[in-house]
Amino acid sequence: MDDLRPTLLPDCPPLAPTFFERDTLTVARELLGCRLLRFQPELGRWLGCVIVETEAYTANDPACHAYNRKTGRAAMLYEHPGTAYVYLIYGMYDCLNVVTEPQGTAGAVLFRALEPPEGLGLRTNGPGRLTKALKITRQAYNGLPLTAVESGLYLSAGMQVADHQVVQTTRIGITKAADYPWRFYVKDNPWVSVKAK
DNA sequence: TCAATGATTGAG
DNA sequence: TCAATCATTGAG
Repeated sequence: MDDLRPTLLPDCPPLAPTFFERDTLTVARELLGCRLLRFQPELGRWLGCVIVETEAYTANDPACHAYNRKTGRAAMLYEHPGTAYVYLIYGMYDCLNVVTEPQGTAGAVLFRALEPPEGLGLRTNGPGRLTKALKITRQAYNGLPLTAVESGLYLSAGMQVADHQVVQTTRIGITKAADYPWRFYVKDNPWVSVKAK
């Protein structure tokens, strides 16, 4: 009776790879208000969260894993736009990114906070928390397309966020290029991890 | 404030 | 080889 296969929600088609095949800062800004959809196998249904905080990382950015170099884990940043890049930070937390720019050019947007549906008790304010809450692991999701429903995790367009509701400020937790204003979040949204000072 | 915890990186 | 670093979090 129960069909556990991921099924497409009619009003939530995935964003196309071309959405991500653009300037990383533009993608980071436009992802605010978009939805991250996660299939929950144990419940047989989809869970949708609104993206409220992002950060941009590019090839010529000292804070980027692929800065001036293409080796190891950072190779994923050169993959097809729309690909998931999940890495382990501080030995205990996975962080979710989506690859941007054309294939061959490094770039990614880090998801720092999501607004979850009410009443589920999900903690999605913080890059380590949101992956834990949605059970997104490096082993399962690194390299999967976030543009395909079959991944069980994909991105979809949502509400447009007006410019006056967007705060652009400096990124969190880095020491290199800490002055770059490459972090975007939705103004006054309670799920944002850290407010600008 | 500060320790936990492990992959990645760069120096030797 | 091996020590320092790190896009964080939760406990005290």
